[in-house]
Amino acid sequence: MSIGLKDIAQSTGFSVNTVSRALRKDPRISNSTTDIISRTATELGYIPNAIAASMRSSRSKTIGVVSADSANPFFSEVIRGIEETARHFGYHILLANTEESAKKEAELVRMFLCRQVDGIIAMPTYDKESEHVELYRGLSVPYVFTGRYLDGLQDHSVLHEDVEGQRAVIEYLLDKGHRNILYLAGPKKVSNTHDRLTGIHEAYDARGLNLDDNYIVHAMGHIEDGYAITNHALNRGLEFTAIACFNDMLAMGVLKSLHENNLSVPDDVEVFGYDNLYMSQFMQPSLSTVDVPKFRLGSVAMETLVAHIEDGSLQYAQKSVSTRLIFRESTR
Amino acid sequence: MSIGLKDIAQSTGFSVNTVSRALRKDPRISNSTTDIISRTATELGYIPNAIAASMRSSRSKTIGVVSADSANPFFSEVIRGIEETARHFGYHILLANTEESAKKEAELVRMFLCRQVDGIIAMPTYDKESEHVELYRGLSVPYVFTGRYLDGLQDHSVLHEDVEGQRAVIEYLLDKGHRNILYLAGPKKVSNTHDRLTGIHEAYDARGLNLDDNYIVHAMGHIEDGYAITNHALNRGLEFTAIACFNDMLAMGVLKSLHENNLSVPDDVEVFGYDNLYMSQFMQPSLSTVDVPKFRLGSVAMETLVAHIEDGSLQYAQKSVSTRLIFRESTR
DNA sequence: ACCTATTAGATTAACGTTCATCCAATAAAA
DNA sequence: TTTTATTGGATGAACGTTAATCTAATAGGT
Repeated sequence: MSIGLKDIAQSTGFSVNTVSRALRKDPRISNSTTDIISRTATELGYIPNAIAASMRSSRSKTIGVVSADSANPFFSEVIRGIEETARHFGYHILLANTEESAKKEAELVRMFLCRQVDGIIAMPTYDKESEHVELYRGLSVPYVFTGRYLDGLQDHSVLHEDVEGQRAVIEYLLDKGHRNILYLAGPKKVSNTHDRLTGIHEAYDARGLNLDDNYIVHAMGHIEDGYAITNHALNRGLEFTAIACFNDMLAMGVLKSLHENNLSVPDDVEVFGYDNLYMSQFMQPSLSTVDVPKFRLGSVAMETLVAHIEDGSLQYAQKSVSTRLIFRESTR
Repeated sequence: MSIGLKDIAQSTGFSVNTVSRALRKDPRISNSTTDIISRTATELGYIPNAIAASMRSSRSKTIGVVSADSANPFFSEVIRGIEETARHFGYHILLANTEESAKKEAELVRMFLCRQVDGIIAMPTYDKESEHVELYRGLSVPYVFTGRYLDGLQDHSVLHEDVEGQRAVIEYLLDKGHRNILYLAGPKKVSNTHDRLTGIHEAYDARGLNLDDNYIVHAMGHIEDGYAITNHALNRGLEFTAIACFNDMLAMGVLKSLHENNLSVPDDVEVFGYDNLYMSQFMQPSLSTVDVPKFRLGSVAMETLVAHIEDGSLQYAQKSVSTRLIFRESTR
């Protein structure tokens, strides 16, 4: 059937092992024979069998990536960061989405283990029922979380400064005199939701202001949530002069609803997103938001993972990338 | 180190082979022993080694997916279709993006071959230089293209009706009296660009109208292209009353530019996108477009691929999913 | 001339499965 | 009873690589 090291060995007269080493550029093989071997390899149309190599070396050069929500371009960017960095280190990625389901997440991790991945990068979901944290803690391969964390495993995370970022948004709005700020929070199962709420409370507390729970609404973080929640808030007569969102997708839905209800942005209502998706600058009006270095979130996670793969004794330590406010047309 | 079939065999007293068969639910093993074996397997915390299984069975249960542009949610949807269908058939996907680079595409395909994928799904790019078509034609594993085709390999494609879809858009605009329609075409390296241009010509020809080349502008298909091209067209004083775009991303950029130039959509200019991205209905104004069943494009491709993996003698035949026009606020 | 390193390559045994084949015992058919 | 299936399982090899160990030959130092 297909060409193997054996065939190259036969063709060149060297042993299989020498061929293997030559193709891997082992310095113990002389340049001249390496040349001969690699030339005949291409001549014969040799295709290395990575599976067999993985099996023997027990290193698959593959890492498993557990992404959260395929509908959000945020994750596409993070994954691009992971992928490009992985390629740079000679790794490939096995990718799957949980769509924010903790159950699916556990299944995926187990599947990755069967596939003998060398490490895992995840954007995890909280889960009180199934022992999620235990699953990770018991892992025999290195793992890194990116953009999110899991309680008790913070050391494994590459984060962005959620508390500070969201606090800055609310401080900005409060300082401009807004007293009725509607906040569209994220799903309760992800760490960012929690941290950003903390940031909000800090902002209110620092100013001695009271935060009315009616102004906090949880959502899954999709466009239609932002749209529906804003409509609903207007229908029940909630008064607000600003809306801050857990992410840009929600904010896009918000903009749509406000427009349909003849409210002007930013004149009647100021709107803030979070994430700074590429497309947010093209919204109508363009969206003020918090920039999160998505690509970098992915590449740092991958770099960290590789470091842990190569040195099993390396201590895990939380890393952080910084955020910054971006002011566009949706705020004054 | 880790638990293998051997350990389960020792623990239960059965042979390694029997254990292997039992765990694969081979009917030749009685229910009682299957029970015993699978119970002790979980007790021992057995994790199957998919790599070793792949090696021996020469079936990796993995398919390689070559996606085109990670920045376009269109592909995310297609991939979701692939992924869910793959899972249903017991396959997993190895994913990578070409970002429309033919060179990268060839590298990826070769990498997938090394990884012993059972098949490949690609969204391919044309390439006259490197022998792209030859690469695919010489493949030893089944391959299916989705959403696009390659000249000479049309049989391997799952397509949507590009010619008809784009023609319908232009016919609609022409029939409403528009005579200066700006068309933002896609990158020349993808088949859809070609087909949609064909559709446009058909529309003009059928009405005996002449198509001015100045009204056709090629772009890569990103938001900023739509924005920049529209700005440029306005700056050079090109007159138009409608803009049709190769995709919704371009149209989003177009809307932004028109708004900034104080042109009203749809009163001054009607705008049509293509793809019907989920977010397009939330644009301001919401975007008229051509619906393409993205998820289905992925799932049909995967189903087709599995059929070819399971039956190597199966003839390839082009498949097609249908499109339809969606009218929203960006047209009257 | 003797010992020690160094270089270039060969030999053999794994890695953890699955496949092809074979065997024994029991049940069904003649 | 004898033959023929059928059931339930065991045995040994193989998949294509890499790792560990070993050998022979040359070079360098004293």
